[in-house]
Amino acid sequence: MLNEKYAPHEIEAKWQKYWEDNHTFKVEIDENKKKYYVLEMFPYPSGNLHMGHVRNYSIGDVVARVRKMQGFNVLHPMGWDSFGMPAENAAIKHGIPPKNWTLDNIANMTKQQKALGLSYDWDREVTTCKEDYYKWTQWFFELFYKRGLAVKKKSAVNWCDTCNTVLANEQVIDGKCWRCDSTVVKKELSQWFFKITDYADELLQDLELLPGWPERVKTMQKNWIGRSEGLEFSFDVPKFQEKLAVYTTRPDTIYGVTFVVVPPEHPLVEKLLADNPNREELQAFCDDVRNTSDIERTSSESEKKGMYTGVDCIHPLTGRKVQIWITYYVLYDYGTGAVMGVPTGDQRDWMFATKYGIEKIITIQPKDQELKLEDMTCAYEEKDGVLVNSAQFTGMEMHKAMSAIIDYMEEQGLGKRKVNYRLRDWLISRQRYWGAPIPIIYCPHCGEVLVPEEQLPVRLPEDVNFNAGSVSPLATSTSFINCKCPKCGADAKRETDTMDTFLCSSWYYLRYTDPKNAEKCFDKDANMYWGPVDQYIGGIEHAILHLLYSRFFLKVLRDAGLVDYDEPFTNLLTQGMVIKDGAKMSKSLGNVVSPEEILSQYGADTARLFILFAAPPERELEWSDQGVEGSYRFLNRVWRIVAHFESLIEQKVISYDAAKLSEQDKELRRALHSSIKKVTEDINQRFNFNTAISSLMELVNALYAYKDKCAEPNAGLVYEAVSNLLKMLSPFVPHITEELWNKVIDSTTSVHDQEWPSYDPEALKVAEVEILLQINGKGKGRIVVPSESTKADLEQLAVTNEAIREHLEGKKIVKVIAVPGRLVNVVAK
RNA sequence: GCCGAAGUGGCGGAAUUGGCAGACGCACUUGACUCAAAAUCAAGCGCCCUCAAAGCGUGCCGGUUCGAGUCCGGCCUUCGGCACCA
Repeated sequence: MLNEKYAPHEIEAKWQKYWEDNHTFKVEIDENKKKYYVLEMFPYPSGNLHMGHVRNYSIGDVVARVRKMQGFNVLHPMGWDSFGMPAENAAIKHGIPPKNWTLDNIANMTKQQKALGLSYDWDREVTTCKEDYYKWTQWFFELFYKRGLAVKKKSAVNWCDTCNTVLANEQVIDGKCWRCDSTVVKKELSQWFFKITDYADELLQDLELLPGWPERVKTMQKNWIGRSEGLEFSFDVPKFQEKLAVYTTRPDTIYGVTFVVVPPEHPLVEKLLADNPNREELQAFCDDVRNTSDIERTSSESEKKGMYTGVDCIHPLTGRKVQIWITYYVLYDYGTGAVMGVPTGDQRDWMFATKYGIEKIITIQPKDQELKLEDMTCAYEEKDGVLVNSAQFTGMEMHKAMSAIIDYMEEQGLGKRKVNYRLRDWLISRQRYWGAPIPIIYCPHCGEVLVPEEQLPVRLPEDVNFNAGSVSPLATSTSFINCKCPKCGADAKRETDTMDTFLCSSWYYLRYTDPKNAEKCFDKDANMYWGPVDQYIGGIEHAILHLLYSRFFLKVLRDAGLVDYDEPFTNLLTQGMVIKDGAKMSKSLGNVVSPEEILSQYGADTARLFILFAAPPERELEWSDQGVEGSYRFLNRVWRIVAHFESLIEQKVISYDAAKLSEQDKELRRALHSSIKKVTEDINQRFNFNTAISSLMELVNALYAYKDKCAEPNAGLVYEAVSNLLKMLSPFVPHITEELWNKVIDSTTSVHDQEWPSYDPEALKVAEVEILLQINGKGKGRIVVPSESTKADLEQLAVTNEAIREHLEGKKIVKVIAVPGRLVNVVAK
């Protein structure tokens, strides 16, 4: 017997315990079943879940539960991205060891996740800060190292003074640190890099293998990789018997080059300054540039300042003298670090040349118009044009000239075709404690040596000083740094940097397929069964960071023979943010709604239902307390209608004669089956849970209408309607449906083990339909016709209809258009 | 500047293939029940209009079509990403 009142807390606690005790969501490989791998981005254990997490997991849980009901063997795991700065900051501030802080947070957040009733296989939980995980992160570092993809090199890197560590390019947002928002500066340091640029082309190409990814994520990755094709060639610098190489995507403007610019960091600058009569002035300028912040240097707004060196180079095609200038608007780590200047072809060059009075030569002009320098106020940057003043290429269309000039330069041995990328190598070392130590040993005799595999993991020591300043805290542990060289046995020192946490998270989805393996990172067969991830769900903020790194990682693992597919995540859903009062929830705005609050007030089912109903998953979700109330109201309505029919259902009449149904029966049956159709399609085809839920609300409304109108309800039909309603609702609100199923439908089975319902197309049919009558596209009346009426029937009915005839008086019928089941439009003049 | 997404009632949002714009829910109004309130149930709810009829209505202007929220052309606005990448 059902309780009279819906009591969410009682039933939620009961079923959560039951699921946990019975390992309800444990999965194993089953070759007889098709697999489905659904994954939500694993969280950083900050201490508490926020609404964004709740949304993320609710979406994933619906997908997992529906796929399971549809017969798939579903892998749905959860874990912890648990290395990183906040744990270390807690240690500095409160003296709590990072490990304790992290594990406490994990315990608390696990409790919160469990309170949401999520269908995770908790036996597969992975935690990146645990030895059995980071051992393999280190093992992957060694794999990359052996493949020449992990290298230590000296270069200008991004440095965050607040975090006291270097950052990857992807972690610098608008010149600021992605984590703490402080301004990032450049520092010349020797650091570990992963050579992601080796895979630039494939990372770009393979985006085409991902039709299941949002367009905007793919575009962001495309922009980030930034491929461009062009020409690399050199100018002779006779004074030093040197060559100065430049890269251009506009070889068609090559005859218009009148100057070349180099940044102060360019290797040639030292020679340019050596015995220069203007040496002091030039040196002062270079120093000034070096003191300018990176943001200012790369701001497109700032003035294009420069200084002529007095040294010239020789144009390889014309033999003319070309001035060499020092400026800071050139990026020294892109292309060759020097750029040719064509004032008439590039607006920046135009402004620079105008400012300093450098010669301008027109080499491209419109097809049907001659350009004159004295009339020009800016560079000619149109997409079409014809070459002039360009020797044998004069008169050629500019796009043809691009390849013709490259071909010519290649033939003459003067230059070569070149592809460049904006993508830079991934800087993976960090001067922090709470990360996986880089498994490298520095030996005075052997140099850089990998820690032998059998000695992994290189464990994080606990005797460290967290306030060591600009060196990694690991450097303060003598027990850690001092070791023997694995090759020669001499006294040696360990690398004291740790790895970027994005490296730990670049392979976690692979570990879930075989999480306890002590011998290998994962078993290839297990991975072949489960991988790749069929549906990945997470925030858009990882569009380039995590999602690019993971793709790169997988490609390297594939090349090493560890996996046999090309892309880690077949389908990607980027959920929208949860906002309140039009803004992102934040402590400073005071508009945070904590999941715990909602759970304790209404329970998990209400929270899940609201969050899935309020907006489609990709869009922003405006939090509404009243909306939550509405979802709670709906669950109460479900409870009461099932309670109302309880005694009828208990008769266990589970079938009925479809031919002997009353009008009300048929209406309910139609509502049920069209609801099955709609919910199934909304979930399968587009993850529109909001409309799926609204359709289920309509079904509940139909049950209420049936209750009121029907004096003698059909027991079999009611059984069918209620049991299917519970099945369809179960992925969204797993607790209430399990309780109702257990108490009313069948106490020996679980609603979550049921097969997803299918609809009977016959049940959708109606005998009569209402047809709209239009004249010239405007509605003039309605008629009720048999639903199988043909076009001809409808046309006939329309022109003989009285209301229509009235409106048509004095007019002539030009055309009649009939759309069966919908409308008839009479076109008249 | 380049790239991407989006503009629909008081609000969140629906309309999937060009076919009755506003499903479902929230808020609101009225009524029933109640001594009263809450809960629940019933009805209403785009704008204009006292009511009705008519008219208007999916960011703006234009086009295609019997018919446009949906397709095409041109704009505007908002949000997001990239941005001196030669």
